[in-house]
Amino acid sequence: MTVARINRISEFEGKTVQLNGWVYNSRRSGKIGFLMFRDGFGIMQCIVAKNDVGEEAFEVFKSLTQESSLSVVGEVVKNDRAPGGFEMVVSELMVHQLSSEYPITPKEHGTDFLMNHRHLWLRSKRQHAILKVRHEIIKAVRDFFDSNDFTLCDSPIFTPNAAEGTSTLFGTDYFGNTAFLAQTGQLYGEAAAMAVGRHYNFGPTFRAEKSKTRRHLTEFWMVEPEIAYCEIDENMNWAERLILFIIERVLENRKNELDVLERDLGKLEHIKAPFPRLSYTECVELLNKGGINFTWGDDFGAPEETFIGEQFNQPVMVHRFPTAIKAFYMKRDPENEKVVLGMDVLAPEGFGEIIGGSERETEINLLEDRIKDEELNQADYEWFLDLRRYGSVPHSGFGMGIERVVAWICNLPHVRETIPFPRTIGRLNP
RNA sequence: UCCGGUAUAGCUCAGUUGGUUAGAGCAGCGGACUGUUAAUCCGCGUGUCCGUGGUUCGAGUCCACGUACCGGAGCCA
Repeated sequence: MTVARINRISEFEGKTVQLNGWVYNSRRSGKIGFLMFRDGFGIMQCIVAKNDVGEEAFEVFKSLTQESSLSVVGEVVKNDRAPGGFEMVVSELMVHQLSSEYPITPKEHGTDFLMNHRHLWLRSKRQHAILKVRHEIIKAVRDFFDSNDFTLCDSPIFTPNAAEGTSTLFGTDYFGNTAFLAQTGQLYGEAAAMAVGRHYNFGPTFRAEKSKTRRHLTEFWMVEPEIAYCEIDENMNWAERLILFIIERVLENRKNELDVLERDLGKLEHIKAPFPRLSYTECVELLNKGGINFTWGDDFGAPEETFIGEQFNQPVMVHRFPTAIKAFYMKRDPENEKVVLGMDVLAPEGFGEIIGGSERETEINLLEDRIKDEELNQADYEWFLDLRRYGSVPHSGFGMGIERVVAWICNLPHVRETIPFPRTIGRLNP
């Protein structure tokens, strides 16, 4: 018997096939049953009529509970009354396991309850759609870099040093020493870029920030390209092209999932280059003109990011931030030493920062000074300083948080639904 | 960490100025129905009212502390 998958069910119209899966929901109207059947690839309505399957099999159907596992055999037919346009007229049912008292009903539940049952919640239509979009975004990211001659070089998760200050690091015992979980792969990325020219790194990162917001996780996935012989404007070009490529791919392949999520596609279709590029100083002027009191030198908070984003309805690239609020490795602007050549990308619709990056400092003396200023241990960074001793070149890169991009593309209010098993300050389970 | 809010049935919630026996919908179980779309209709049940202490003749209701969760801030991707 041919085993079909629901996402390709139209190829099997008129044929008798088997489906392997689970009960999503079932309804009955006398001697005809409607089985919403989930196979992991999609959901399809299966018709179980007593006259077709016989008394015994109909009793089996009646005993099915939500999320029981089973296989069904039947003919695939077109029918406009069925959600999705196709349904199966069942001739045979094979139960693998009857589940009992599945906790997640088709009715409403609270966030905490659902998060406690995250391992089961993933089966629901909405969460399934998010998983598919997340996958599409990750695949787009990799395809984008792979097709532009970038080389993936994985950076370590255990690290001896801090890239961006020590207060937000998770420490673990490493044979009597402390190892920190990587909060970025960037310093290793710079080493890789000097080896392969164009590099990207993609992996989990860890931040022990005690942040309790809709935009923070303690464990999140980040893609970090690093490019040799690349200055800040070209860096922004790469970020712009990457975002456009992701949106194009998702609109091409995941419209159904975005429909399930009730995403307004117009807002995504409307995104096009060039994205507005504003210096930090120009943003401060924009904020003050807009009636938001903001002092030059402070870092943008969520309200400021939202305001700037709302002025354009496009991703906005902000560049040249005050030196004091940015990491030690960012290059000072040769035209104004109060600012560094950093750049952030703010997503529209109030989703805030999705990318942070910069042109990197190339002068070893300036780096050593900044390491001292930040009270970092220079010995930990000697290998990194070697990159400036042996063939230092202008180079740039950025980091893009996958979960924030997924939240924006799917229009989700909170990043906790963008990753299969979120880790936040208050949650380590399941 | 700070500010605000919530905690009552398996789930989502209501519960009046403090008053005697704490409710509804859904889920579950049984029944009716051959085109349902979170189906509908009939019948059946469930409680450490988050914990501890206090005020009171009397506390689910008021007060204090604790805990958990939700929303926001700071910080960041």
